[in-house]
Amino acid sequence: MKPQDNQTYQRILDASERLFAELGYAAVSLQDIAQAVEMRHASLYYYAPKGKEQLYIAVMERGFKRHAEGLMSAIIDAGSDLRAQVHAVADWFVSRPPIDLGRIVRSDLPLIEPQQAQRLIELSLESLRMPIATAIRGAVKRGEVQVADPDFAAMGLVALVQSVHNIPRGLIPSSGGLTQTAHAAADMLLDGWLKR
Amino acid sequence: MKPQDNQTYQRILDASERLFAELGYAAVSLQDIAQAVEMRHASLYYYAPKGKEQLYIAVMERGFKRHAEGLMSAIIDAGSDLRAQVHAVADWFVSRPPIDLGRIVRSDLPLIEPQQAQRLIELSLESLRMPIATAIRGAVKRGEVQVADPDFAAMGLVALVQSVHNIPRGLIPSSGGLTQTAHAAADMLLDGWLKR
DNA sequence: ATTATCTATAGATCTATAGATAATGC
DNA sequence: ATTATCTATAGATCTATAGATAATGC
Repeated sequence: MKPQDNQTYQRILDASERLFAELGYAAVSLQDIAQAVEMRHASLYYYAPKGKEQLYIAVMERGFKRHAEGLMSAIIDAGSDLRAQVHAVADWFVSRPPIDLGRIVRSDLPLIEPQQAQRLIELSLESLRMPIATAIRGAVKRGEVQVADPDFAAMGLVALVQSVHNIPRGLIPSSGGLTQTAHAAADMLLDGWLKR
Repeated sequence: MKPQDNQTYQRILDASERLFAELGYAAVSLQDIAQAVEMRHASLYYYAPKGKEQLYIAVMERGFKRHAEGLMSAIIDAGSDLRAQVHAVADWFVSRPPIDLGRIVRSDLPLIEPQQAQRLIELSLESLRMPIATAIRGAVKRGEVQVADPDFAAMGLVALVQSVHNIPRGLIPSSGGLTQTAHAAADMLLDGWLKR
């Protein structure tokens, strides 16, 4: 059995995921990860012989795949109304740590092997953009909305909804909190600023 | 005369700005900065005795202030139509390196002194949000748009417009390029997805 | 005398590897 | 015999400081 099937490996990935998400690739050391799982950092090489980069790639892959599944089932469960669907998308993104696409693309990925970076970019599009773009295309077909480029619109929604994670704690209305705020962001994109 | 008034100091700040913006605080070493300005890294301490953190703070301050000025004058020059104003905002943000608020807030700032971090957060709101929110409030007053929370909407616009920087090179339509794409993002927020 | 740079170096920390050791499975 | 950990350590790199040196200004 490969060490990567092990339960300890999942714990390592969990800790790495949390740290990488919070601090970015460069700021996380193997010592940090080892400390989080109460190991010596050298032992991490047993699970990831190629070191930090291998852990980062594994974490991102697992994370993106989770997002793909989570988004798809959230959208399906939301029914066939686009507003309900984008609210479900908003709920999904506030329920988990933000994925900071800007930092990933411009800070983290330049530090790893270019070929792997490219693969992760593609995976991110497939995982985040595709499920949402599909929902938008459905609504366009139903005549519910008018969206020139559903792929582009999908990434816009992701950016907008996740931007609520950047709001300083104190400025989030205590009533409803992050969820309501994220819904408001999604609604803003659906309805637009212009008077109707 | 303080060394910080010097012209060399500005070159150091320019290089630091570029590197910090691209890679984030943690990934940039004083050696990188020194190399960029063709100096020994030890000489940087002459200009910034407190080292990397001091440079980062100086860079961010200068950057935010530039954004405040740039945004305000771009908005004024755009006239009194909100669409023209948000296009001007979009132009401003594509014309310069993205500021990655997510990375700044969650990756960079946790690594510096909390008090300084807090100050930079406030400066960012004042510099980025305020000019745009003011424009939105103007349009609301004129009856042009219907926006519940202009502060919130302003940060949404910033996030949405800047998200075009995350689009992989290949996926940006060559006609018009980034500018047209950013305008499309801004229009999406103005008009909304719903049919009119 | 001041200003702006440099060399040299201490001390910390990081990645990565080698090889020892203990527990478990056959 | 395999699996999962550990200790020890090499080698790189990073921040920061001390003190030398050269150029410039009085």
